[in-house]
Amino acid sequence: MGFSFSMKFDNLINLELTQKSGQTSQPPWIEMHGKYCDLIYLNEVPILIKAYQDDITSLNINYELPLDIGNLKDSVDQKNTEKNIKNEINRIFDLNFDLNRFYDYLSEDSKLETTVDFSRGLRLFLAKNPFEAIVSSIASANNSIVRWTKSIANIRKKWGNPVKFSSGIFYEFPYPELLQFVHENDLEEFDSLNGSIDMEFCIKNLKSCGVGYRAPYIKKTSEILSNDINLLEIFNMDYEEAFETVLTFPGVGPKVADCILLYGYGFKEAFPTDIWIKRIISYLYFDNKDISVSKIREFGIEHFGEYAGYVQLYLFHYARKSGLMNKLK
DNA sequence: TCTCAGGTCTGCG
DNA sequence: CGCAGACCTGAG
Repeated sequence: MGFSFSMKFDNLINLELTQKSGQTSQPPWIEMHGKYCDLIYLNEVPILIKAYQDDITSLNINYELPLDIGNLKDSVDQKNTEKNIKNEINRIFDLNFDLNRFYDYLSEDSKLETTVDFSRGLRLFLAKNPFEAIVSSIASANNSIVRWTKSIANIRKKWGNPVKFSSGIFYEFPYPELLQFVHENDLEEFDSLNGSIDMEFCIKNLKSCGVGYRAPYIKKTSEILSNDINLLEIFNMDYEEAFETVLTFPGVGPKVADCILLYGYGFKEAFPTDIWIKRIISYLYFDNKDISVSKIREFGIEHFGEYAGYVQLYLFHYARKSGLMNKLK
């Protein structure tokens, strides 16, 4: 059973650009017939969303409820479903952020004003689920975009709860309480099965998802999030405290921490500084001098303030599309 | 065959 | 603190 509605607003969004800019919080949503499809949650009930647009000042949303919703039906407030979906879409695509005001800000800096031409309508793409952002970000370190994207899809398929919709089955991302107990590699899986199957069939382990040596990081971080720190606590912290908190997770260094905070939790003052941002900022602001990543991060946070996260997003995309990246290699 | 990828961890000065 | 080296793995 499908429903649909349209969201019209004063501001703008380029959905395709926002989906495909390679932001490190989650893979793009699944593309089906020109629509971007994924699960969002209303009162912990997964809802299938299909988003597309006809023009840059509106979003069209189709949504489906799970087929075997059964006793969950009571927790879906039919009357308010549409309103609640709008709120969640608003949050995920940061639709309350005034892009035009941001463009005014960019145009005041001659080094930044050209970024707009390559990125008009690009918005922050927040995780529907901060845990997925954490695991994604850990998996992204020293990895290629295609590979970590596949890893996340594999994790969903192997341990995520399958939910049936009339459009097909979609997998949730597993919770830390489950992921903390999965096997790290085929050997560990093999041992636990007491030789009941051959080693070559041991494919339900983290490493088989393609996360490589990050498998123990993901598992230990899941343990911490099951036992010591509640995922939601981080929403209530200030940026500094949140940064220090996620830094304690194995596999999380300063770059991954800022990605988690920006894309997973919406801390816009975060300035994820990877090798590219380091090169871009050095080139634009420091005459191409070799400055450490941590200094670049401090510069970004100080210099761009509340816009740091968006500036990082726009700079990265600009460098990719303008040819600056190739030049800086 | 060989390098490299949106860093982090470890060990050392 | 600041700085090398190692590191899964598959695409090009």
